[in-house]
Amino acid sequence: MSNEAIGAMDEAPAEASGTGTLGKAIAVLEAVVTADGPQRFTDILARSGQPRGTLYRLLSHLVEEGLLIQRRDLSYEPGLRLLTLAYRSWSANRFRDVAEPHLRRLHDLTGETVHLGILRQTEIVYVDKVESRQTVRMSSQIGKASPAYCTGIGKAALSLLGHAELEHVLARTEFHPFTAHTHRSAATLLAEIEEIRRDGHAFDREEHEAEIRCVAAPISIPGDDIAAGISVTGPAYRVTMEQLSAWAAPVRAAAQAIGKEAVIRLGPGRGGP
Amino acid sequence: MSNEAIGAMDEAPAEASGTGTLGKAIAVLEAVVTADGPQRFTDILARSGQPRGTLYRLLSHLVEEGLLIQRRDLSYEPGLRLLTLAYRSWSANRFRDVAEPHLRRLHDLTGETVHLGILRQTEIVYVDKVESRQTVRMSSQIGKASPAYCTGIGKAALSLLGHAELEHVLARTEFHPFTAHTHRSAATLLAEIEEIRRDGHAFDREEHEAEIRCVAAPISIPGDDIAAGISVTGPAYRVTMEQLSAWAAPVRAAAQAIGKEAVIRLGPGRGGP
DNA sequence: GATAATTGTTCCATTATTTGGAACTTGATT
DNA sequence: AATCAAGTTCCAAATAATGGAACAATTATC
Repeated sequence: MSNEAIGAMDEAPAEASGTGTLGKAIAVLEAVVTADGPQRFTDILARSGQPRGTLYRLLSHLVEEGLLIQRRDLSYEPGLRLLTLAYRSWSANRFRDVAEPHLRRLHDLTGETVHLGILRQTEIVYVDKVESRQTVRMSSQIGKASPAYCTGIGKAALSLLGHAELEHVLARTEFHPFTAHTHRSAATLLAEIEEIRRDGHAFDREEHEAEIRCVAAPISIPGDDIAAGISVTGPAYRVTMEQLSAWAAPVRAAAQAIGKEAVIRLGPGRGGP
Repeated sequence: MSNEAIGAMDEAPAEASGTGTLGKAIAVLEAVVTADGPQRFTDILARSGQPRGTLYRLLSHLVEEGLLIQRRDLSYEPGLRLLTLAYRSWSANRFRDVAEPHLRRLHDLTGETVHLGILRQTEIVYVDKVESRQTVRMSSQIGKASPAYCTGIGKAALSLLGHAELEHVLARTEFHPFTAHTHRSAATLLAEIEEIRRDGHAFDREEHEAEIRCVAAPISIPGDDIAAGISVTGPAYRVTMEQLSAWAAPVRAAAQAIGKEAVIRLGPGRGGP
């Protein structure tokens, strides 16, 4: 009850530190993980703003837990434990499991890259991907987070939100102009979201990355309050807007199918009112 | 200094709790992540052995940090933050980066699956994989950990360790008989490790999984104290021991090349003594 | 080669957080 | 209604985290 109320606070003091010790530890972990190379103590000191003594203990604990590794030259790198935890949580993700055959089918139909993404706060996190003949890797983007307001899946997922939730997300969104076509403000985005609600699908017209277009559809799971979506993405030179429009119907169909199966397999979470 | 000394304690009281608050939080996280489905409060209570009040706060914090998600029916699932953290740490892994083209080349040569693994404690963690025509996924095993003593890469990596380190690892190893060919004790394993040191490569003769064989070579990075290896793996019906022996040379060569490049690119970690 | 500057590590009294038992809701079951 | 189980809240005591400052160990500078 007290946690939910945070959103109602008139002005949070710079995102609040959050969860005491754990929050700080994860913040430090993230600081190291998001950095380019190995980070020396002083680098992290600057990034994290923690006092020396505190940071030192925090890092020691993270190393002890295997979340970080300390090299011989004393610099810190991400540890392998993170990979192991992620592997388990990914391969056990029931939602991804349900969606996968549908993604594959869409890929067979279109020949282009197909994504599954889930909304987290103001971002879309890519959870699965099916791609053309390309060597198997953790795949370019699984786990990657992109802003919701300028991606196909993101806008599709936003269209599922209720008025209050949507407002809350938009209030926290920073409209960064990635390309010439990126939404500059909530106003135009809201108008497009209306369209998306009507059509049942969303386009990304080179809004996040130049020369990249996609068509996406929202996946709604009645009873569960997850907001997700799937998309078919391709380079502008190969994928015209006409082509994308033609794919909209199968994408919508796949999204609906996933939603339906998910309800059955995941079970509605102690249903509605 | 005090941490290093832990290994010297005559008998650790069941692995010790470790790093205070953080350790407990991660333990709870792991309990949820390694479970099959969503876990209810009571399930986790039993698994973790924490008192109710403590566990409740721990879970709240993990949810607040995005490491867990609480569903409508109050059960807990792994959150997306873990995936994002892992994505960043994987894609930024400089070692993997160096190794990748070599893995690919080995795959082209053999047509079989190629793995890159790193030793962590008594286990091998798979960090990259190149596989035959198969749809792109996080790939069956990236992040997976297998016992070192019964896998090709594992034994190869163990052969790099000094006497004391090796003893320490073996003391912590539990010899589980996965197949008819699995090592039953440290004695036979040590003998094989001698051979591996002499030959420069290791075989897995269906020791971990029946019908699966591989040939592996250790990657040593002078100056850095990482123990890793690569392997070529295939089903027994297709890959004979003769075939594996023929691949041993190129596997060794690739491993050496990776080691050399790694020294250059990663920089030796503040050299030797 | 001596001195200064930087970086990493340790210490410890103060402070804030965690702890964990028990009481309390809430919702289902008999 | 009464019983049972699951989840949540409370609070004094115990513990762990805090962070400033002193201390090493390196590396840079003169």
